[in-house]
Amino acid sequence: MGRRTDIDNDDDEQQSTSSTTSSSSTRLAHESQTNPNTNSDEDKLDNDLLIHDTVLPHRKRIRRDTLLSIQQPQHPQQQQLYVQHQHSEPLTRCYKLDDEDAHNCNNDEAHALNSTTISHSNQITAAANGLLSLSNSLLVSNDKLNECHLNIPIGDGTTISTTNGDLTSLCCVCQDRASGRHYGVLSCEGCKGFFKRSIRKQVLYTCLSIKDCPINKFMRNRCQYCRLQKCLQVGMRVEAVQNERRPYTTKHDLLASVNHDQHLRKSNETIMLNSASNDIHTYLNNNRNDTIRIINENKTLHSILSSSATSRVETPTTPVFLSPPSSSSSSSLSTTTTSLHIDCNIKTETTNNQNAAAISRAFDNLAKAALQSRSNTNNEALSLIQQQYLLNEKHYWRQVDRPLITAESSTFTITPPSPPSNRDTQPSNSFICESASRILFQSIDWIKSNPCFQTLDTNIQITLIQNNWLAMFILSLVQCSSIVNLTNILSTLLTKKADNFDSNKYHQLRRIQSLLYEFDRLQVTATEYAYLKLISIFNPNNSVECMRVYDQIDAYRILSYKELQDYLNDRLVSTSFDECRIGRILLKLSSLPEFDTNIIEEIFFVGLIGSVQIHKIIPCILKMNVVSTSSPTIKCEKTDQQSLVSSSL
Amino acid sequence: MGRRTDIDNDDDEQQSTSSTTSSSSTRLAHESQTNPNTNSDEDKLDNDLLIHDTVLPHRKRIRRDTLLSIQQPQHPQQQQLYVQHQHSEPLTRCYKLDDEDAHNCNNDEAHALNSTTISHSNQITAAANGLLSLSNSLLVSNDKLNECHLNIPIGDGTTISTTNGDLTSLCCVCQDRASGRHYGVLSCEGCKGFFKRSIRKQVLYTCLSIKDCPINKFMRNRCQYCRLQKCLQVGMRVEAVQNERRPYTTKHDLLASVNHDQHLRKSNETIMLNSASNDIHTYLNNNRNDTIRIINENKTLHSILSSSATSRVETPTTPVFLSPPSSSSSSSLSTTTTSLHIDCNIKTETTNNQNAAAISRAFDNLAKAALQSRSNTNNEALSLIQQQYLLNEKHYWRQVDRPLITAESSTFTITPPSPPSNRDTQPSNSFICESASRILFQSIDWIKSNPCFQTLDTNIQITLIQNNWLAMFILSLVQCSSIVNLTNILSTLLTKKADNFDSNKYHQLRRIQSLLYEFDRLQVTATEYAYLKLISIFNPNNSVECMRVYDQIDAYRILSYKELQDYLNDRLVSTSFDECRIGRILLKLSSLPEFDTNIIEEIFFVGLIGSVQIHKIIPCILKMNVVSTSSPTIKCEKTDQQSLVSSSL
DNA sequence: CGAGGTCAAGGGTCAC
DNA sequence: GTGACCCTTGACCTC
Ligand SMILES: [Zn+2]
Ligand SMILES: [Zn+2]
Ligand SMILES: [Zn+2]
Ligand SMILES: [Zn+2]
Repeated sequence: MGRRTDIDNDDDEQQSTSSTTSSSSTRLAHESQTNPNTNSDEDKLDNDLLIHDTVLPHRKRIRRDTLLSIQQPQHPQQQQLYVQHQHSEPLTRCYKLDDEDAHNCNNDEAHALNSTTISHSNQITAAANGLLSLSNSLLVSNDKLNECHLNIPIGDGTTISTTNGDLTSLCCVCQDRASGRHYGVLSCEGCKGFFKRSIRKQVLYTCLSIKDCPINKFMRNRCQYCRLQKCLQVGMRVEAVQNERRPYTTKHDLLASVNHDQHLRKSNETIMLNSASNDIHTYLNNNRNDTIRIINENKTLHSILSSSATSRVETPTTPVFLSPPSSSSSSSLSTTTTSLHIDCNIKTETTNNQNAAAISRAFDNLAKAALQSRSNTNNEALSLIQQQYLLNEKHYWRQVDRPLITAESSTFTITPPSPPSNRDTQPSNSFICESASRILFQSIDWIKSNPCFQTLDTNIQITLIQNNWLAMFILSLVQCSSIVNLTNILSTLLTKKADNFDSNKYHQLRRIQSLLYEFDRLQVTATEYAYLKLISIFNPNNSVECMRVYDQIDAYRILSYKELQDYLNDRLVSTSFDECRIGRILLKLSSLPEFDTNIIEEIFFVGLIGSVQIHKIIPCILKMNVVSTSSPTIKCEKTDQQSLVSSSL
Repeated sequence: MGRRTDIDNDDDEQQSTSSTTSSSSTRLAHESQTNPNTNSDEDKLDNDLLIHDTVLPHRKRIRRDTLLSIQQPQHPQQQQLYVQHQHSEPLTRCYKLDDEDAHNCNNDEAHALNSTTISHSNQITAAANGLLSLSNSLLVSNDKLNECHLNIPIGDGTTISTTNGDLTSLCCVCQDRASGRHYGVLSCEGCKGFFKRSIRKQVLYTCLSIKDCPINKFMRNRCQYCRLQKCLQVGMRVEAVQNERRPYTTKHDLLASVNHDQHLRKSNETIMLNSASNDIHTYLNNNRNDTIRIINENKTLHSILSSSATSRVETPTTPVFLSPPSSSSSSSLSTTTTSLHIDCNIKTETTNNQNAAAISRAFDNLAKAALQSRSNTNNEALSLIQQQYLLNEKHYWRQVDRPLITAESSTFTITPPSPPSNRDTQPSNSFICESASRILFQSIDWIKSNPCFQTLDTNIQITLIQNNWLAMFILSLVQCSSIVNLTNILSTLLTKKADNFDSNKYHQLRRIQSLLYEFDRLQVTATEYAYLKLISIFNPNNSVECMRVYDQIDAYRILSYKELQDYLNDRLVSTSFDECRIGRILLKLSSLPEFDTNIIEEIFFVGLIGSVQIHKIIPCILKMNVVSTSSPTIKCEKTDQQSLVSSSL
């Protein structure tokens, strides 16, 4: 209840914690005149000064030296000093702002300066400019006010006192009356709630203008994008937003508990769906550009914007994620998206030379911008660019069911071909090819049935598998080494190859051998294999088609990594407290690109499906019916698939 | 302002009278030394569950590592015990229920058993089985540890118990750091407050799920019902919650009313005690029955424990990490203690904090780990192999100076060739080649001067560079992108290549562009680049020559990884608490093998050193004099080297 | 040490 | 979706 007094007196009665009613009134009284709790308050102050100085933001910068330096004999002055100190922020003390009129501005200023300090004064949007100039002017006036203090007794103005007490604090985002510090920033209830909702739901906003919409008490709701941007600019901390206080639900189920909840969730989902399927790239690019723009100076900003605008005009096939179609509203979204899709399809079919050039230019611009932003931030605080990046990532994370790998989906096995491999007999060539094919098909089926993978468009799925099937296949091969007796296979192949020595084949086989040894030694579990495969498949590089969903795929990749990390953290006991295991395992991945598609195809697949390039049959495989990954009938189905594929080629 | 003024007045009076109370002066002094540089960021960590304990500098409680290191010299035996407790807390609990040393473990166990007993989830069996098998696997060590306890007289019981209470204890409800015993159970401040509020207000909570919500540090606020259930399960005593007291009075007005107050409070308490045990609603009573049974009836507890003890004896599996005995320890300790001691040394030899945190985290999640260990029942075998592997690795780690990367060695820069790259002019071909060459030579010089790298034989060094120079070069190239204006170079090259379209070259350049963008976006630091280069170079694969030192190179690679991990852990604040950063960065490495040596050579090196394969000139470069990596004369030396090389070929 | 209390800053709700 | 309003949490403190 005491807390309430800080904000609004009328709030006090709401407290169900009740305590003694006398206490509330007592406290109210003490607030207004001379508190009976003076002692405890003093103590609190002391403690704040000393220990959790850092925890209580609004008092945090009261340091001993500061106190000493500003201690003055005059009482009114001290009063001022106290107020100032209590409310002023880090930078304030440097200026010795003893002004109560300005102390809220001090707060604002402090935040503005803080954030600009972090990003090195370069995040100068129009709004930030306003803040800065405001604070600059306040700096000047602070001195004057300070003088005024000496001359003018402060207690006179009622405005001042009210202002000072609680009401002067203005929201750093919209200049509305602040209700306290929220997420690290003095802010109003509205901005607090808005920020929380934005972060929680990971909704991606779009600015209908040019991302410099003014944010104030009256216009703050005109543009969510710019409002969120402002929130981040003034330093609201994403990580301060906690989880929903609701039982964990794997995804969007179980919300039936509350009707209201369901309603909320439903609308949320539709929003997410919209943004997810239509608008992401657009937003992302806006966002990215925007971030850069914020961090860079105006000059850079203009050049970047103009250059990207130019390139957009020049090349209508510019990858979507770089084109800033800021005019997209919910109604115009569909059109944009449609054209984008068409664009994509065309891209796939025709030569991508032009597109590629555009992409290069895009990267060029991006890198240029990022570079400059980096050189501008000489300290290592990544702040805004990183935060936005992480935000985007989390948005994508929200779209998928967690965990990516469950107990069932982690299992991976095949039924070996009929002549069960024997440790003593040399496997026949057909056995090898048959096994390899089953492993490959099973792998593709496995990834195909992964819910996260399924969130991607079909053509993206195809592209991802086409580009990364080899890594997944190698992983599955090693994983199934005991089933197919891979050791035996490898030595057989190696002796065979040794006859007509093919250096390339030899090295590829040796690499597999080496991998097998390493994975065996690490005793990689099924879950780890599963995550490794996910990471391998969610490779955003190497394909023009994937560019427009680059960030999404990258987010999935990192999410797979993160879940693997969590999984390993939970299994520390089982891994002899090997903190480096994730590194060990991950670094094995880096040798997977060393495998050569053609050679592996020749070694493992020529015998069965002929000299057909695997990536060409990927679409066929994907179009087939999904078969249960754990079904014992996989074998037959696989065989069917294989014959199907073989016949279709 | 009015009330603030009053407060300020009081406060200032106290301050200006130079701290009438001794406590304030003490605090001031304390603050000045304890809190020299807290910043606003850290304050927020407070609320951040993840970082919470480790980062906060201002907490009063002494951390376990601190105390541990302090105690180490004075009480070696205690330290042993303590370490043992720290590392095997949940295992020990089964035995020393009445042991003061183990009282926290006791609670842990109670909690674990209770939850398995009471939870209606179908996971019960799995959980129980997992726990049981886990404890079975660790049984032998438990016995031995138990003996240790019995054998070693603990004269300084208070110290130990204190130590245990403050250091090793986890909240029995949520596994957060406990602040002491509250309502009869070792618990954290949060659970303490929650229990108190719940009992006081006698509110009825409802579970929105099925009353089996997991309660841990991160999810404890998701379901109040389940949290209270857990509190009662672990034995928090409802009757220990007293009635509300009146707010603390000030020092000034208390004298007159002290006696009266105390009298009142006393009577209130007795009344409330009675009502507390009577008034609790049905739910609480039901649960309290459970609680009482489990906590108070020693018979039940003992039977549970003895049953688990029996099964323990049946399984002789010795966990590996406790097995390696050695002869180096104080003779007064039992053998078991000795081996334990050694084990602990191994575990904590590198970074105490890291390992301690990881280990406690591991034990935090013990139950979860056991749950998730699914089909991996052969974890003991894994431990054996792993342990040997890790031991071997650590052997290599000891041979090198740590850290691998220092502040100086992390710096990497080149002097760009004479026509300083301009952002507007196209770089000439010679400029490009010259820049690339300098970057390559500088990189080789850099790795050559790395102490860890130097521990390898020269021919191994040569082989490593020959096999992995490309990755290192690409990394350096991206790192120096701003110096040589790589963006410009790439766009120039891309336009040039576009004329006579070479798909391969094009894709390689595109990959570089993409990498540049990604690294810039990640704002990779010099230190991170340095470690990435080390990891790239210490690649044990791909060469027969390296096979005989495979493990050593692999150990170096993992060591580089580990130090990078540590580095990033220290920089969590600067990376927006991005826990996945190591993954992000590491996964970039996996695209480096995609670069083709021949193409990169053709793009970047043909112009200057002709069509000579880089790996052939590596030995020449390595044989040259080591030049200072940060010398401004590098350019000349490089040029010399280059001409030397060119002429020698 | 373990009861108590405090209150900034999290959370959620629900008219609008 | 917004935000005024209220409840809850938990680190820090006193007794
Ligand atoms: Zn606001
Ligand atoms: Zn806007
Ligand atoms: Zn707790
Ligand atoms: Zn629940």
